[in-house]
Amino acid sequence: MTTPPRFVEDYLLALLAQASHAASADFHARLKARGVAVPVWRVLATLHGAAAGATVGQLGKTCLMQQPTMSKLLDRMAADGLLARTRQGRQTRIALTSTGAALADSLVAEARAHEAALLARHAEAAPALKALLRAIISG
Amino acid sequence: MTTPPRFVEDYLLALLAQASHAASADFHARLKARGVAVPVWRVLATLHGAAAGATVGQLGKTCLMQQPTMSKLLDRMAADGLLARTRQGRQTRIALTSTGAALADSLVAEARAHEAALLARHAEAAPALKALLRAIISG
DNA sequence: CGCCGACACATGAAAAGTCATATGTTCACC
DNA sequence: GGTGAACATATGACTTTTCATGTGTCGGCG
Repeated sequence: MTTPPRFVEDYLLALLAQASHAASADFHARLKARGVAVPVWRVLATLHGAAAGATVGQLGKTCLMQQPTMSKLLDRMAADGLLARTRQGRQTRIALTSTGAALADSLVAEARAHEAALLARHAEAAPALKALLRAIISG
Repeated sequence: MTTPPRFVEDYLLALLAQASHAASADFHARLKARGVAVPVWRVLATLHGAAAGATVGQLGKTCLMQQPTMSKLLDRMAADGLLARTRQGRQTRIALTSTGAALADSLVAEARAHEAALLARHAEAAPALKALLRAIISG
């Protein structure tokens, strides 16, 4: 008799979380090797190529962090010289410094290479997967 | 002219993380309404229907938490009467108390209902999606 | 104009997570 | 059987996140 499938092994939200975690694991290891924390990387990636910068709120949403967490992360990144704040009315615009932009460029290149390798291992299904993930994200 | 696609908007790892986050959002809200933190839920879900319990290490892996984090989470859950530890040689076996099992049952039922609704919205693609996620998880 | 509610962000105290390491256990090998 | 390496978990110092709330700004409306 086969063991009945345990709930957690077929639960969609668990599969999503585990897939996300597993897929990111080795890239995250490379980040750590370079001394870059995951939240820092997310901000850099989000700001990469965003000429006009972004607001704290926008960064929070796309990086999946709460607003106070983001504020404090930005404190540290500013202290490290990666970005600068500019108050604009009631919102704060965040822009990378040249140091931050250089780091972002370098990491984005590495991420792209890593992604390409991952996609190659699921070549047929990849476009459909991305589309499906987008659908889920859109609700 | 269309804006060039920003890196982060087409990056697979970001899509996975965002999809996972978005898909979980309203269930997590229900957990919060019941006063249950997400890591607590994950442990309950993992232990649900695991007659023999699990070890700290196993829980850490399936719940995507590091071992010291798990140890301390288990401290709190034990203090709340949700589970009990039993040292077995060099490992510690974790089993739900009846209180914990009742809570787990209730939450798992709610999670199944929530998942069913989500799957219904992506009926055709769901099996393929799960298969793909499993492939990613397996590396 | 002046006021009030909504908004965007910052901050302080408390909780949770992380990193390094300590403790206790098993296993292989001599 | 004793010793040392690998394992499984626990714990302590420190960092990050969270929750609640504070501060400053815009918007509409009397």
